Formats: sequence, C-alpha cells, structure tokens
Amino acid sequence: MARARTEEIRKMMANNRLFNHLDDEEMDALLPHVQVRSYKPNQTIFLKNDPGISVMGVISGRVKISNFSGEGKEVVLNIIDPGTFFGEIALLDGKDRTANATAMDASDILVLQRRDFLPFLETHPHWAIKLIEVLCHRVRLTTELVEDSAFLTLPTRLAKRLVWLADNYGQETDEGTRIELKLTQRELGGLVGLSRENINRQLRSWHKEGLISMDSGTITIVDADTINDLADYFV
Amino acid sequence: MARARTEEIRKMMANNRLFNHLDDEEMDALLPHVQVRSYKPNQTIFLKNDPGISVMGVISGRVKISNFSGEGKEVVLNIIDPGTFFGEIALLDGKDRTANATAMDASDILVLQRRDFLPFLETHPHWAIKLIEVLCHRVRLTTELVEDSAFLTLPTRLAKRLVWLADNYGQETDEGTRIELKLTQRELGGLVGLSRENINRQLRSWHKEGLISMDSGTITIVDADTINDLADYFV
DNA sequence: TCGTGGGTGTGATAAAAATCAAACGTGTGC
DNA sequence: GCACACGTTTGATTTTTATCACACCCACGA
Repeated sequence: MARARTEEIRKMMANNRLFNHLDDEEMDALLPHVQVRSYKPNQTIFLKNDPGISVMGVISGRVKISNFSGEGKEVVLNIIDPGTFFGEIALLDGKDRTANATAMDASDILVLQRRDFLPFLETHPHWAIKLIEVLCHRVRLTTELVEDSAFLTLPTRLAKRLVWLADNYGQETDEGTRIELKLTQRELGGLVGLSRENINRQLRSWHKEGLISMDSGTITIVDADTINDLADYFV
Repeated sequence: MARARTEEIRKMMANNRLFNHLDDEEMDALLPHVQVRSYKPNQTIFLKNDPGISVMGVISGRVKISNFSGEGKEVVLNIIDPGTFFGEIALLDGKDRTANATAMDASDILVLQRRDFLPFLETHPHWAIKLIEVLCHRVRLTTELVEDSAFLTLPTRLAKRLVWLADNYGQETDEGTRIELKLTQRELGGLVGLSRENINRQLRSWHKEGLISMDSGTITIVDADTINDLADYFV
C-alpha cells in the first residue's frame, strides 16, 4: 500500500460507522492489512458465486451491486458511495458472493482480507456489536424493498426511490434537489424493478407537470413536496 | 418461570443455532432471565412500531411475521416454527419492530429481555460472531425475495415457495411430500406477494395436471421433479 | 336447525406493466 | 467527419396479474 494513501484511508475508516470507534492502537493493527485497488468504469470487482474472501470499501467512485436474471434483466440491489463498505456478508459467513459488484466510475477500492479480519473480530467484541447493528440496518432496508415491491405501484415506487436518491446523493441547487449520480434509465429501472420504458414515461410525465427536471442524465427534484406525497402514498 | 419448563427450554436452546455453543455455565447464567408466554391462535404477539425490547423463540406452535399495506393487503415475511427465534433485529439495534408477529396456532413463546441480553452479548464475543452469521443468513434470504419478485413470474414464484415449504415443513407420505402447515390460500398469497384468486387458479391447475394434491387445507407435492423444474426456471 | 362467516372455486373484466417497434440524439473512436 | 453504439423517447400491442362478482361448501354458535 502506498504510504501516501495511509492517512487518507485512516481518515476514511475513522468516518465510517464500521470502523469509527476503533482507537488509534486498533487502527494501527488493522491498517497494514489494507490494500487499495483501482477500477475503471464498468469494470467488474467481483461476480456472483465468487468466494467471499474480503470486505471492500469505496474510497472514490461508486460501486453498483446487482444481479441478472436468466433473460438478462438486471436488479440493482444497492449503490455504494465513498466512505461506505460492501461485501461484508460473504466475508462474515464465509459463503460465496450473492451478487455482482461493478465500478460505476473510475474507483479506488479498499480491500481487507477475511484472514486478516476475522482474528481481529474475535478479539474486539465491541466491534462485533457494531457489525451487528450494521447488519440489522441492512435487514431492515432489504425487508422494506420486499414490501415495496408487494405493495407499491410504479409511480409510488419510482417516487420513493427518487426521494431516496436525493437523500443520499442530492445536492441543493436554486432549481431544487439535484441527484448527483449518473444513472441510465435502465439502471434506474433495475433499482426499482421496472422496465426502462416505463421509467422513461413516468419521468417524462413528471417533467411535463414540472415536478422534476432532467438534464444530461441527472435528475433534479423541483417540487419536492409533491414527489414526497407520491412516495408516501401507502405508509 | 415454571421449574418443569426449565429443562425443556434448556434443550430447545441447546438445539438452536443461536445458543447451541454456549457451555453449561453460560446457559445457567442466561436461563433465569427467560420467560415463557402462551398465546391463542391468531393472537398478536407484537405489532409493527412496538418498541423492540425482547427476543423471542417458538417453543411450540407457529408464528407469522407479516405486514399490512394501507389497503389491507398482507405480505408474510416469515413463518417461525418451533426451535427458532424471531424479533432479534429490533432487539439488537434497539429500534422499533418493523413487522407484526401473530401466533398461528396455540403457541408457547420464550421471551428474553433486551436488558438481560445485551450485557451477556458484550461478555461473549464468540456468541456475537454466531449472531452475525444468523443475521447474514437473513440478509441473504431477504435479498433472494427481492430478486424473486423482480425476476419470477407467478407459477415460478409459487412453485419455488411450495418447494421451500416442503423443505421446511414437509412430511414424506406414500403419495408425496405433504406440507404440514395449515395455510389459507390468502396467506399463501401473502407469502409470495400474489392475489388469493390467482394462487387458487394455479394450485387447481397443478392439481389437474397431477403435480400436487390438496386436502382439507394441506398441500402434497406429488410430482416433485416437475415442481422443482418449475421453481428452478431462472436460476 | 338455521344462519352466518370464512374459506374455496371460477368466470368476466379491468388495470398495470412489459414488450415490441421505431425514430431520434449524441458522443467517441477510427 | 462519420459510423456506430448507446441512450432516450414514444406509440401500439400483448401479457400478466389484480379485481370484481358470485356460487358453493362447511364448521360453528345462537
């Protein structure tokens, strides 16, 4: 690992809820095991069914976690942005990856091997508890996805996802909340489990009503109140 | 807690993967905090948004974990059978329940309070690791549900669920694998996110083809090979 | 015993969403 | 600069699934 990177990585880990309660000594013990890898846009980081021998964290860029059906339909399970980790499930239970990870942009990815990680876990019980909280959070989120796809209709699901994207990647502008994340409409469809054509139609329709604006692949929520209403329909 | 119950509970915990690696001493420390409650059929155990102050385990009977949409549609997230625990998410992260729990039959339920449980967790790191594995498993299962509802069509989803039910509650008979679980077609619909009418139609159709047989609310898989093929379609 | 409620079975209809098809833009690399 | 790949946009059509309506059965309690 390049020396120059060490401080950057330390800072990233200190800001991440998986690592932010390690003290300096613990951090020093972990850091030598950390590698950094660089990926080009659309490059595969790992594939479904690969053995899960590492946990990874995004330093820069973005990573898409997704799966493909036999017919080539894609479902996007998550989008990981800088400062957060992914792949911890396979790491923790030692089973295979259950999804593909792909770099969305040019990305620097932190890698921590299972063999370096597990002994550390055994000797740091308070850290295991933190992990448990992270996992609980993931269970809650995934359960919500199940309910959404059972209960919600196309516009509601899309509206809810736009609100989520705005919360996570939003930037306030004078026009509204701009989603700073280049997504194709196909990827957006994968994110809500709907076809690209219908995503387009709904976005266009909201655009005409003045609820959102679209410009070169980014979406801005102009009328946040109405979009929120659409998203909140069933809750 | 009734004395007579102690051994029963100890045995149950020894058979459960959450507790099966505690030694006798640890078990002795935990047991005094365990309560047992009895529930009638259809009785509520907890509701969505209740504070999550305990973890529970099914001693006898069965528990349905589900949620309702604003229009009264039900999605069944899980069915818990004797020997396994539920409600651990809210327990572990201290947040509210995210779903309703209802006794499906007359049920005896083991209850362990958060306040008794957390200190134990902090002092037993190997146990925290076990918990992590359980949570990982749950994430994997729930993620699979998301993919299923994005990728699979009605017959495939139902077939897959029947296979799952047969694996978990199946009893071999001379006719085939009998699912020993009384479920209404409406509940089965909730379990796969489909309408009761269409569940009925699909079951009837398979019945006519001789793939399954139906009798007083229980389903028997007669032609397991074909049902398996239907369920495996996309994988 | 009768009525009533819940579950089941089934056709007709409607709604939601996917799919098919085709035009148009746009940027990148040769 | 031009071709080509990729993304967007839109209309028409089809498929899938839900919804509505109603008959039937059966267990259970008044």
